[in-house]
Amino acid sequence: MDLDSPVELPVTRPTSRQRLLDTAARLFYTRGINSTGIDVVIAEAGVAKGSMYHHFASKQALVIAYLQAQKIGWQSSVEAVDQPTSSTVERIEAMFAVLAEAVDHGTFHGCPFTNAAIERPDDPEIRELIAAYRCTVGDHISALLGVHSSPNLVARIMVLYDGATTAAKLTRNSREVRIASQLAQQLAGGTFIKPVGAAPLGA
Amino acid sequence: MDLDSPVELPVTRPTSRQRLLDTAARLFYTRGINSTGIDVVIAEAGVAKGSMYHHFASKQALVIAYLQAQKIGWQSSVEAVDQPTSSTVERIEAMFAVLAEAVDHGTFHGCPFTNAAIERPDDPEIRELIAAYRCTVGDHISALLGVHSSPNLVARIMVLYDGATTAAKLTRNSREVRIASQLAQQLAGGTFIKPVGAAPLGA
DNA sequence: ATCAAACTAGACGGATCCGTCTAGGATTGC
DNA sequence: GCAATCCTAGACGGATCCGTCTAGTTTGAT
Repeated sequence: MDLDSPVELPVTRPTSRQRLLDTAARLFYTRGINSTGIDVVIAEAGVAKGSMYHHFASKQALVIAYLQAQKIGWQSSVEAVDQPTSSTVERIEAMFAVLAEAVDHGTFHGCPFTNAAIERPDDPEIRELIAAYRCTVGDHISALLGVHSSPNLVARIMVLYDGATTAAKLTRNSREVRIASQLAQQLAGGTFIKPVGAAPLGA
Repeated sequence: MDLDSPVELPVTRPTSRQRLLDTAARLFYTRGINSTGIDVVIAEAGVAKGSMYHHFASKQALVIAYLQAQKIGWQSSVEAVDQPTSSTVERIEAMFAVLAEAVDHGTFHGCPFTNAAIERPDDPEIRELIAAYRCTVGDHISALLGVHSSPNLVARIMVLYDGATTAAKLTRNSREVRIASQLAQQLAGGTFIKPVGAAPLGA
């Protein structure tokens, strides 16, 4: 080795910890958490097993770190397309458009948090992360709605978002995402008329 | 043994095949498919391993049979509460009420088909069963809507149903189910006004 | 009564899993 | 020069997994 490279080949390689996280994210997300062994992760990351257990105490710790990174990733991806000067309806549309594009590109494999909840039904750490993630989503939707925000309207749009992700996962088609998006836009736009005498729902 | 029982104790025991299916359904549904080993299933069903592989060629075959049974189970549970003489809105409400009750009773652990899709992402047999199940759900919704049924309205209500099941799985609370139900009822009741100039969505 | 089918209990192989461990190599700061 | 830290490769144990197999028992139809 040490041939004739005055410049380091890929400039600099990501740290082994980062390679582990990236590889784990890709494999956990596309193949599932339980179906992905530690040995495959370290092999594809090009990291020794000892290093892996130096950075992460267990597979569980790697799973938690993966989900934490997914939350950050979701936040930045929706904030990247958000234009605070646009109308509420346009901003809602943009949030769903991120999802629709991922579906159309074949890179969407379900909500990572829903997937984790199903693969690890009774894991308390994962349940906490999911609650935190749903708070983040709710806060974002609430911000999009601005002064017209209400807990109930946020909840309605979130259940549409849940439906969009699930239907997209099952059908691999963005049609349901667009349907949910249109519905959410109509809700946010106030083009919805409550039935006469309808009682307010919940708090 | 052979004490003094003129009547057989539990009258008659279900066949071993049925016990396997019942046990597999309970364990696959509550603990997950990949986390449930064959050894646990046969132990809890009280069936020898050889008998299990006599009735089902593989664990995969047992999973398929489990999902087929779940489809039948969903159909009968929604048809059991359906009153064809009631209004469309009431019948939609009844369909979601089945889900809400399961959530409140703590017996709901997600849509079995969604769970299977996530645990076995690329299984073609499961993908086919899911498509068939979604057809069944769509047909039922279409029947509830009667003459007012349209592919788009069915799709909107189905995405709300998807959202209700997913949100219920994640929050273990029936609040989101009721929110989705109310929204679906309003859609079915026609209390929705399309925004001016909105183009028809899809086919 | 006899034969075939369905059942029992459980050992077994081969694979995979997670996590620990040894034995060193490379890089860094002092 | 030297020690600490991070890294490598890979063996290893103990557990669990799926599926096969042996060997013998029960059941039911003819």
